Amino acid sequence: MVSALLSIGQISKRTGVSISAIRYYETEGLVKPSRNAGGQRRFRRSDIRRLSFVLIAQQLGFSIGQIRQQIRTLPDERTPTQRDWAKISRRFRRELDERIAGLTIMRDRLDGCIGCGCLSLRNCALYNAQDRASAKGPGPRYLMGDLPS
Amino acid sequence: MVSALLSIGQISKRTGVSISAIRYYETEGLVKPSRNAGGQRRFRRSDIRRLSFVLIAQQLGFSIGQIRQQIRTLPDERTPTQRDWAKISRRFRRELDERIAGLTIMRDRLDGCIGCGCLSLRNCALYNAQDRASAKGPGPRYLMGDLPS
DNA sequence: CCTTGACCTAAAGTAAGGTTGAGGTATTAG
DNA sequence: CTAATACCTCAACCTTACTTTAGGTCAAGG
Repeated sequence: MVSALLSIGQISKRTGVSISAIRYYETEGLVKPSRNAGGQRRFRRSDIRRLSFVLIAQQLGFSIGQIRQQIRTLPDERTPTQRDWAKISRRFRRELDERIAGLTIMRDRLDGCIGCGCLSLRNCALYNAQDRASAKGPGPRYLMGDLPS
Repeated sequence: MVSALLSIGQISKRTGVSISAIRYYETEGLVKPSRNAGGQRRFRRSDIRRLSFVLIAQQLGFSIGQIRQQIRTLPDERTPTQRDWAKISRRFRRELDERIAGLTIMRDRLDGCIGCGCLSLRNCALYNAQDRASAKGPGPRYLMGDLPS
């Protein structure tokens, strides 16, 4: 019988996410299925979208933690609307834009390096890439400080 | 005294790569320092460039294995020339180009999705993203087959 | 009623890319 | 010469994102 709620097996088949991964996502707070009398998970249809979102976000390179941040902005009780998802899509778009811009900068710098073959010398522009790529954390700050004699 | 060869501590300071990471990279075949009489590692100056290369490649998202593939093309005995590095830079440039192109496709698809808010519906273009993003492996192929009623 | 298949939990295992710690040796400054 | 660093190896541990295994329960068909 086809009920309004889905078992874990059914939602796994519909989303392509493995059963074990879905259980893991629950521990990570990415989905919050209810339980039936026997303790089995029951998913809403809107969870299909949630899980597809997780899949897409991962392909875009987001970590579980980052995805959780985004998903938290969804309403917990009512089924998310298109507007709810659209807001998230826009955030993603901005992220992608930044990522593309970053890679483009990298590529252009690399172009400058092809001629000189420097890649590791103190005057190579790629050295500064760290400023952009890993803004947080200490990282190798002293890369530039030491002149090879 | 400043010799032609560098200790692990010296090369760590010059490259910003931690000592433990350098040792790890040796086990992974990314650097091959010689040893002095007492068994301590001695690095050539050109290893500074090698390690910087590893750092840069990782920022570009390459795995240790992929980096090893690239580094293998360097001469083992003579110090790599600018031409040797330039060849690698060009391969990187191609990779970056592909990566940028892929993300741009993603972004354009996402644009199409913002309007409809679909993101997980069977007609969402992002579903096909998997074709490009994970060409290898089975993956969730049946994502599209099942119409939510 | 009984079997089969789907489901449950908790714990351990996996791979990548390292870091940390213990116990011991080398090198170098004074 | 001696103490303080720096270095050595090996093994264990860490994080992320899961999968696998073991041992047991639930649900549906015949």
